[in-house]
Amino acid sequence: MAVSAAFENESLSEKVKRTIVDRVVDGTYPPGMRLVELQLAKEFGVSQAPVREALRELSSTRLVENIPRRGTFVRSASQDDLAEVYFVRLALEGTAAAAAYPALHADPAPLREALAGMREAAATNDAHGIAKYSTDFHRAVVVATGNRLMLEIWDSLYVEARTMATVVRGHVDLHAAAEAHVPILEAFESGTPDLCTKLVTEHQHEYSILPQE
Amino acid sequence: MAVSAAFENESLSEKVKRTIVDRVVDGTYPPGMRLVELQLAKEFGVSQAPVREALRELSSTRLVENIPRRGTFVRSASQDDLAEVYFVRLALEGTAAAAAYPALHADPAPLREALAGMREAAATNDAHGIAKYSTDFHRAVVVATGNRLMLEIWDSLYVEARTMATVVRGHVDLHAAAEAHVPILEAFESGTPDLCTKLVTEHQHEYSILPQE
DNA sequence: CCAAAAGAAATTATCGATAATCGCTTGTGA
DNA sequence: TCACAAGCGATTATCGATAATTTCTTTTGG
Repeated sequence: MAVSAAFENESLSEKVKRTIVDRVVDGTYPPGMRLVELQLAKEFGVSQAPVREALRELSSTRLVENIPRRGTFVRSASQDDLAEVYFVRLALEGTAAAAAYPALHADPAPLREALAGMREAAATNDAHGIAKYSTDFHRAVVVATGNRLMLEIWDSLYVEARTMATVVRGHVDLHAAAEAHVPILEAFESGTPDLCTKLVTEHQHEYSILPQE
Repeated sequence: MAVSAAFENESLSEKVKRTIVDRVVDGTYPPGMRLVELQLAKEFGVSQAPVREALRELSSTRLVENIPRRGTFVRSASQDDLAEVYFVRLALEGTAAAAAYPALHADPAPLREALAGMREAAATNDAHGIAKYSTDFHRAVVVATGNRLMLEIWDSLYVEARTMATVVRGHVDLHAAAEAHVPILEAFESGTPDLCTKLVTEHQHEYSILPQE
């Protein structure tokens, strides 16, 4: 068998999609690699159609790049690309923070839980865990705005995958990464909307230069 | 013949896509309408594949909604949806404005040209023209950041189509709409980055409540 | 007369095959 | 030797047909 089998009643193209995402994230399909539709189809034991559909969808989320009549390639997350992602995150999360203030001020549980997760992960030196919970933390801010469109766009940035790559490869101090979120949580608990925007923006900025070290 | 014939060497699915966009925007396919793949294929004189591909792509840009195994429907641009779009524009353009300042301060030509276009359109009572050039104006700010990712996301918001719908249907004063952009242009010419952000944000906010009248 | 079930019609998802196009290799003439 | 064109293999784009599912209609039993 080829594609992962979980989620029985999802469509073939969705299974294929998940499989491709996994392989791009774990490096099986390295950046720049050409993904040939019929080749993947054969590999997964399906026809061209679902593979093509999966690739097109991943193209719209920018995990791969599709060039008409030429092919599909795994996006190489170049330094420039990463910088662009961070800048968009800065725009989205910064604006989201102020809008999310009322909801998160009333109930900061999502942030607290994510922070707890990060601390536990840091304690066990679990880089993947840090990536996951850090993503949860930032995502929670966007979720709290109630803006589904913004959340969709934010999700399409593949923050978790990128964070994972950064944390796993990089020499990031896990404890420091976790604690860096504390001021943001405190701002939501006892600060102002503007302060939240400011801290989120600064936090983002810090990380945006981290990978260049 | 069915699909528009311009752009000779674009793919069938792209032609189909443009045709569907046009018909959604001009109301031929009203909100909520179900778009049946084989039906459209017959109408356009193509097979199911390019239609399906076009619909999937439009789904990723939220112009239509795809429900697995159930079909594709024209999104009803509800008040909530529009508000979400405006909020995201606010986030993107507001942040973009400050980053675009150096480039547009050095050369504000794109903004000036768009403004000139708007004025001419207003003079001839051309609502479509206003929509187009207003879009150009705001897009120029995002372009000037040099961030391709942000531009892609901005484009996916279908600002022009929405502006068109608002202006054409609504009772918008075209002259006022054009002149509303002057302070922004002036801020880029002789103001500060922060002022640009402020004005763009306010401008956005004004428009965000316009459609509710 | 109504609710659930069976059957029919419509539509999406997938397949296998073919047409159109691209990039590379090979051959040609200056 | 090199620019360029023809030919070739690989791959994407599109087609027409079929399988799988959903939705609509009709039937059945209470």
